[in-house]
Amino acid sequence: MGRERRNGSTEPEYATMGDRLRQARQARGLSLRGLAELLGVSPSLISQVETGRAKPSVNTLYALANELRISLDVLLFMDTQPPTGDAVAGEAEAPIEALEIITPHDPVQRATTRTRIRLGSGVVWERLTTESIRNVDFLHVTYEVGGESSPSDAFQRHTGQEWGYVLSGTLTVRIGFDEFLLRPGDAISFDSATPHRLFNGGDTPASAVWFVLGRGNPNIARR
Amino acid sequence: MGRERRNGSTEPEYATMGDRLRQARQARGLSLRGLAELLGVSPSLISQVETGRAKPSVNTLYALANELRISLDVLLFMDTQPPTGDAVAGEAEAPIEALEIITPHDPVQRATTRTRIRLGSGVVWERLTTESIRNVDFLHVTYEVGGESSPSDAFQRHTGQEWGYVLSGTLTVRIGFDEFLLRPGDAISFDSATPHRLFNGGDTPASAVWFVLGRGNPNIARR
DNA sequence: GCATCCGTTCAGTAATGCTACACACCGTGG
DNA sequence: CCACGGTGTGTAGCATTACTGAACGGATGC
Repeated sequence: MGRERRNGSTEPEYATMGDRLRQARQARGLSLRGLAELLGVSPSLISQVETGRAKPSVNTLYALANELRISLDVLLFMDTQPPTGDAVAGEAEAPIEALEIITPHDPVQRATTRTRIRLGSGVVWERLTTESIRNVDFLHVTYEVGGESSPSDAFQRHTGQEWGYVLSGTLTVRIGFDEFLLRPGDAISFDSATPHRLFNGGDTPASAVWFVLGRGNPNIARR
Repeated sequence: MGRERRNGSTEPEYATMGDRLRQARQARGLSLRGLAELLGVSPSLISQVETGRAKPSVNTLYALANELRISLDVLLFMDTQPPTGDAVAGEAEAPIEALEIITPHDPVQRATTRTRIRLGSGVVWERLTTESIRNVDFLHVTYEVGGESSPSDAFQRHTGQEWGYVLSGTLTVRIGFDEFLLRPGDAISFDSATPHRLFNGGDTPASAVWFVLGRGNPNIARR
């Protein structure tokens, strides 16, 4: 007979797993029998799996995940329902919500092979990720002497938040009506919606690591 | 009887899967029988699974992955192409959603006044924000010689994503079954759900700037 | 010696993953 | 009208197998 009860939550929720499988299959435009043929199993099995009436073997589950390009982790471990697409428009000042963030396939960006762009006013951005990622800017920035993020008394203003860490030189950051002089090792974090401006008022180049999350258009509309 | 052959690689490599399971179990200091009791299965089953002689059911595989905190994707898909959905139905693969992020009132954290915690295994975290912020860890980390994020060959696994930039020294980062040696100026970014481990295998202290977004409990449940 | 821990092996069985087949439903068009 | 090709759904039953229990060989250490 069975053993003592297993502890904790040791059984995946086959019902929701089935829902996700069906969703993924339909998203690929596959019919139940079509997918069955691809995997070499019977259509009824897939129906039963998707409706939660049968638990698949590891082999078939693997084949399903492989064919539908769906992660086994999200398939089995995420026990809440999909985000239920609430159509409610967020209010203007809500910081950051509903960001889809993915990390690149190649995790390491070497110092020597960074993609670099020059911003024209003495500022150089170097991407610290191997790919360009939506919603995320992980950057190495260099401000030449006199370099500035925006002309003399114009300010940046956009969606998102940002965090910075000064590596070398000094960097002056103006946020709203406050001005800060950052030296190496100093860090800063602020909401990008408040007008800000960065410039190098020192006599040596300044470099920093910058992380911008959810950067969008200068409008404050958040999606 | 059997059907036509399944196409492609539709069967996980149970042998290497077993190796990884054993590795994960031993990293947790669990004996074969101890783990068996935790899951409510027989020791012999686990032995057979780890040696590749038996294929577990989805239930037991789920329980194993859950107990050992190991990702099913790295477990089954080895390092070929994890099925991390690329264009799957809307929600399936979005790692982080609906994070509420606020920035502290005092934007500047000076290098001299950082809040510091010592992690006990040769690792020091220094917060780069003036306040402790939900969902965001912006950190200066120091790995002393031999310092490591987790014991000998245990791995971290939690929700969220992280980005790192090495300031000085060398830092070895193991993500899944890949190992990277990061030198100053190198950067890395990865999904925290895949088991990872950081240590300083060099002979000088290593320091880095780290950004962790959406860190949560070690379960993969993402809300 | 005996006791306990470790992991391994193996035969036997209770459980179940899977299939085959039939069924209900919906369009299309001969 | 009925036939047809499509969809997904149930069910009976068999062949497969996941799992157990017990016995085994090896290290410990009391």
